[in-house]
Amino acid sequence: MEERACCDCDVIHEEIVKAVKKEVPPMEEYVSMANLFKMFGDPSRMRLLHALSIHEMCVCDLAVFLGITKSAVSHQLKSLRLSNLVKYRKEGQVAFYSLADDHVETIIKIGFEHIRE
Amino acid sequence: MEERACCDCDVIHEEIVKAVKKEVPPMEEYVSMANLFKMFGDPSRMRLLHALSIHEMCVCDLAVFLGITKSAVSHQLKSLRLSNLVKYRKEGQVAFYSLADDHVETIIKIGFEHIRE
DNA sequence: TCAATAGTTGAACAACCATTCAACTAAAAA
DNA sequence: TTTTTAGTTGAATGGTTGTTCAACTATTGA
Repeated sequence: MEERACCDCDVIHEEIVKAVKKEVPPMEEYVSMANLFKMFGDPSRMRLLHALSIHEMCVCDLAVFLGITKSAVSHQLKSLRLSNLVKYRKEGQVAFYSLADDHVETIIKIGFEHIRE
Repeated sequence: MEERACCDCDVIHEEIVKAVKKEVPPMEEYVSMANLFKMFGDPSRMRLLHALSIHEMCVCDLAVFLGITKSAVSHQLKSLRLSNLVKYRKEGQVAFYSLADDHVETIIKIGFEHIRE
């Protein structure tokens, strides 16, 4: 007898599904990974991260550079901080943001490789 | 006089902005890169790609494995095909999908590294 | 030829997200 | 102290997107 699953499908190659299921980490890890790569899934944020890989920048500079409001930049930077991708040092009123994770430059590099091949 | 830009900001460090602008590729490249990483920005798609990195799979198997409908899987696979991340071979009615780009495994590996540190 | 099944497609919908606006805090300059 | 400015925050909004459903194609087997 075929085993019915949660959806409208028969399991055609049950052995393969079982084998893969055995090798695969729990769902939460994929949620975390997806949240990481979501940060690279927006052109504006991608440019922001690439800019920071060239030079540290304050919120105003980034706003001018990206052509969006300071508020929008600040919201994006907050997300990036929560994902541990950027950090900042404060000098008076000015917050200088920079990259906080070596993976960021690697990911950007892979991105350029992929689209240019 | 401070130079006014498109938004509510003064350019605080004009030299830096100019220097970074000079080093940076045109917007379209960031759009392409963002579209690439969008594919990794969803837990379900992330699992799908990771599964395919372990073994080729057909649409039905993937649907059972992921716990979503065949239709949903097919939609996802179409996006992934358009991004040149997966390919398939057909055997009768069955379409066996597999990874089409070496970068995929690298990106997944970086993802695991980031969340496990 | 006819029924069953793997896969695709488009419409519909709910959830998510990037941005703006307005109001706020805090530090520097006047 | 008062004003200006860098930055943050929360609500509102328009656009995007992941999923399902229903209808379809195409291949296999009876």
